[in-house]
Amino acid sequence: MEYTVQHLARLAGVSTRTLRYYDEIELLKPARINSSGYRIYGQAEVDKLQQVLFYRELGVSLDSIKEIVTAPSFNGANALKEHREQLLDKRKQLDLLIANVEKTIALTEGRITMTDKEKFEGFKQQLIDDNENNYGNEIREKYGDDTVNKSNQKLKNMTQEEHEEVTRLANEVTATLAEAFKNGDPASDIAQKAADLHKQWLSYYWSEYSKEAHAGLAQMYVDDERFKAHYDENQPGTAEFLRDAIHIYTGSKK
Amino acid sequence: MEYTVQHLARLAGVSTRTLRYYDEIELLKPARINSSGYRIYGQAEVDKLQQVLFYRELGVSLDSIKEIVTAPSFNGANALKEHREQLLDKRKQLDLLIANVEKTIALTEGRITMTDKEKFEGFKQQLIDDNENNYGNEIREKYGDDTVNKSNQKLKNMTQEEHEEVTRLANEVTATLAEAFKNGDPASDIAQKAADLHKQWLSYYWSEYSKEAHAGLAQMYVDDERFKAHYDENQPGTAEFLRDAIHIYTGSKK
DNA sequence: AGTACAGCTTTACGTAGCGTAAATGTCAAA
DNA sequence: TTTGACATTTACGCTACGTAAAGCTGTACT
Repeated sequence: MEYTVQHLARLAGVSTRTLRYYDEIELLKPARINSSGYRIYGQAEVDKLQQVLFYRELGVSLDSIKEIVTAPSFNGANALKEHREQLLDKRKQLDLLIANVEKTIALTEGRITMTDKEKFEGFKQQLIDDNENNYGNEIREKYGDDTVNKSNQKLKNMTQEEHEEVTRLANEVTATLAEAFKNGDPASDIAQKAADLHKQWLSYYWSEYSKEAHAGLAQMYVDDERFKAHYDENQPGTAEFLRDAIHIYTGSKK
Repeated sequence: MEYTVQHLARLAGVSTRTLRYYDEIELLKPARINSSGYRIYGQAEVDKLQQVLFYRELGVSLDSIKEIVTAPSFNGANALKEHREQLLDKRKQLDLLIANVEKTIALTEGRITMTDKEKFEGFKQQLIDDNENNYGNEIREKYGDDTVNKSNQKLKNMTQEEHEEVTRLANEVTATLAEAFKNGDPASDIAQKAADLHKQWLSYYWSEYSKEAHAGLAQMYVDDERFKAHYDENQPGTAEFLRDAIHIYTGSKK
């Protein structure tokens, strides 16, 4: 079956503009362009569009959808879990807003006269609170919010077995790393095995693994005192060692 | 006290860009511009900015804020109540989204293999449902969504006394209108009194009264069968009569 | 006086996801 | 052949600003 924009649009219940837009942003390209310049979609495109719309219905951004439906290595379930966290955050904020609005309505209805100054005072306090809630941002700004963000909020969503496996992996990383540190060569087999274990461990937290992000995280272990302290706990220098091993593992220039 | 952009921005905790933007959209203009073209704000502007930011914190759009803080006739409490309804709607949708996302996560985790087709089926159903939920839109499209929208959802938020008053007014409108209809002149004093009562009644539902909207609503009473049936219940022709009276009252060309 | 630097100005592009023209080419039916 | 339905690309509009860029003003220091 082949479809023109209009046909596909009607079939899927979207506008033709939407299909052209998806073409433009390379989310969904037509199978071919005919001699008149018309977009022609085939069965594969229909199926892909179904997927796209499915995720769109869940409120996922088109950018994320692109990753989900195009990158085969992408962990869709993890992406959805992240998305859920975002939605829950949104709802929390909404609830706060609603509470504030209702408070205000109650105030005006109760004829409690509140001067603008007073309003502003409360509002300023709120602003300050907001700022303080954002306090954790410095690190995020430094290493890209995703790096920190994604990992932090993931733990809660693991199943029992996943949690056990991830704990086991973490211990194995530590043990292997300590062993590798003894010979002092980050390029050694055992050090590389530690890097590989570290990658496996990471994969439980990240929805998409990339060498760049892995290498960046390794550098962060050295730069951030708290992480550094954790890895250096038994042997000072371990954080740097791990970084070097990971950088070799990921093929980063040293 | 006089402030430059920077000073006011720091005082209120916003960016200078924000202040320039508010100037641009005529939400908050500086008190004056000095000889060098600098924006100079005075005490009145500080106070107004406080109000603006207050409503902004509640998630009100700048457009609505403009109406609230500039139009003295504007009913701020009603506006807030509308806003609350919107927020509650948003939360409902969010909850639906979250439920769907969780369902999907559960499915993928439970290893229940769901073909894309099947996913799409459910999704299509959802689309249809959504469309059906939007069924009431024809009238809204015809008369501007606000006209219908705002009035429908307002009842729930009235206090006991407000409800009584609004019921009394509605009855008075009906009685006065019936009386006026007897002499058949929509320009007569009594017909104009009916129009005025109708306006008072309306004011309980609308956050901002305008002659145009009032006249439009009157026309709608004639065009929409349900409304027409309601007004014509005892005397056919009453809907048209009311429309004419209101059009004269609001000064619309006949 | 010269200069550095902070602070002000306007202009304008970018953001997400399309809606909505406008101007113009293509195809099948009457 | 004309009409009307459908296709194309280009481009502005929407929200609430962030973020340069390019240039003028005001104050302090040498």
